Amino acid sequence: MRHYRIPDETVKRLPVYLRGAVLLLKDGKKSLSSGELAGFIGASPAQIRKDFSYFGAFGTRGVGYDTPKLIKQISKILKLNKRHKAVLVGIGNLGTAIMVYTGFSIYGFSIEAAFDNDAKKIGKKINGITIEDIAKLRTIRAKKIQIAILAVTSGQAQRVAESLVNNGIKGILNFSPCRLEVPKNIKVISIDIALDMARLPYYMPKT
Amino acid sequence: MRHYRIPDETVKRLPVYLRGAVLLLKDGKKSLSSGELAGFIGASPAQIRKDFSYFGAFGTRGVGYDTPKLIKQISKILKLNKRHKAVLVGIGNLGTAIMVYTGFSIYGFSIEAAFDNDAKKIGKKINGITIEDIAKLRTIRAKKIQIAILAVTSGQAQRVAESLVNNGIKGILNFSPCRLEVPKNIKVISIDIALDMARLPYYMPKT
DNA sequence: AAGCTTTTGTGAATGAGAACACAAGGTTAA
DNA sequence: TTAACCTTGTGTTCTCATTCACAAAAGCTT
Repeated sequence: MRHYRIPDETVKRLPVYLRGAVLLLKDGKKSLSSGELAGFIGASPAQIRKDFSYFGAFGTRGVGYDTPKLIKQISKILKLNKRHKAVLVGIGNLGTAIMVYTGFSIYGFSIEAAFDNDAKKIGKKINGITIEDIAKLRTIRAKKIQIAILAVTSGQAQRVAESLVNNGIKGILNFSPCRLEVPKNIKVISIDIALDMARLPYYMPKT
Repeated sequence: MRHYRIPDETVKRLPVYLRGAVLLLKDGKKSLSSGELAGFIGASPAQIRKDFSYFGAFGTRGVGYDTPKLIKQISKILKLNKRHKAVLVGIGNLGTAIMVYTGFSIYGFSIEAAFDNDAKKIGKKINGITIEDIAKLRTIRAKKIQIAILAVTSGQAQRVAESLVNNGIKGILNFSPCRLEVPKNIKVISIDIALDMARLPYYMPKT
C-alpha cells in the first residue's frame, strides 16, 4: 500500500461500511467478504476493497475480513474509537428532535450542552440536559467540547458559527439552509433537508 | 446546445442556484452574472454556466441572467413550478419537526397527510393535519399524493416504503438509517444524519 | 458605426473516481 | 505436498465531472 491522497468519497462511505459490519456482526457473522458486505449495503466489492486499500491491508486473502477487527479498524480511521462530546445550538423543533435522537450514541457521540436564545426555553431540561442562554456559550471551552450541531435559523447561523469557532469548536454539523464561512481548519458538514427535497420532483415521471 | 446526459451532480446543484437567485432577487438584484451568483453561493462561475448549458441558453452575453426569468427556468427544470403534495409517515420527534418545518413550502411542497402506527398519536392534530392510522395508508392514492417523507424506525422503513409504492408514491425522502429496495422507477433520496455526523471527527485535528 | 468592455456558452484539456482484471497469498482436501 | 479453489490488494483502464480558455454576442462610449 502506497500513500495516496484519500478521496473524500471514500471517507463518506466508511461510516456505511462500519454500520454494515456492525449489523452483520450482530447477525452472527464473525467474518465477512467484500462481496457479502457489498451485497448487504448495496455497493460493489471492488469499491469496498479499493477504499480499504487506501488505509492498508485489513483482510486475509482467500478468507475475507474478521468482522470485529474490521469494525475496530474503521472506527480508528474515523476517530470513532473515543467518545466525542457535542454541543447543540438551537432548540427548536429540529433541535429537540436531535436532542432525543439516539442514533448518534452508537458512534460514540454524546450531547453535553444545549443553548438557545429564547428566554422561554432557557432553563428547561430535555433528556437530562438543561438549555442554557446562548450568551453563555463560552462555557463549552472548559468542557472541552469540539463538535457542534447547529440548528438555528439561517439568519443566525453565521454569527453563531463564528462564536462556536471562537470557543474551541473544530467541527460543525450544520442544519441551517445556508453556507457558513469558517476558517479552513474547521470542518463543516451541512445537511440541507429542503435542498434534497427540492430535487425529488425532477426524477419523477411526467404526470 | 447539444443533448448530453445531464450529470446528477448538476441536478444536485440546481436547487442551490435556485435558492441563491431567489435570495438575491429579494435583495433587489433584477439581473445577475454567473460570477455574482457564484460568489454568493460559493461555487465557480464556469461551473454554473456549464450546468445551465445542459438545459439551454438562459442568459444574455455581456449582461448576465435576468433574475426572475432564471428562477422560472430552474423551477421548471426541477418541476417546482407546480405544487407538490406530500405525505409524512412516522410522527416521532423528527417527524413532528418536519411537520412544522416551513422550509419546504417555498419550493411548493405541502404536507397533506400524516400517518403513524402509535394509537396514542392517531387522531392528534399537528399544524392542521390529523394523524391517521398507518393501516389506512391507501387513502393517499385518492388524494393523488406522489411524494412521501419517511421518518420511521429502520426496522419498519422497508415495509412502509413498499406500502407507499403500492399506493402510488413515486418519490421518497428517506430519513431512516437504512437502504430501501424499491422498483427502479421510484426515486429515493436518503438523509442519514448519523452517517454525516460519523465522519466529522475524521477531519478534525489530532488532539 | 467602430472599437472597447463585459459576460455568456461551450469545445478541449485536465483531473478524479469507479470498475476491471489479475497476480499474490492464503485455505482446504486428498 | 500438491492441486484446486477462494478472496484480497492494486496497477491499469475507463468513465464521468470540473476547469480552462476563448470565440460569439451584446451593451456602452465616443
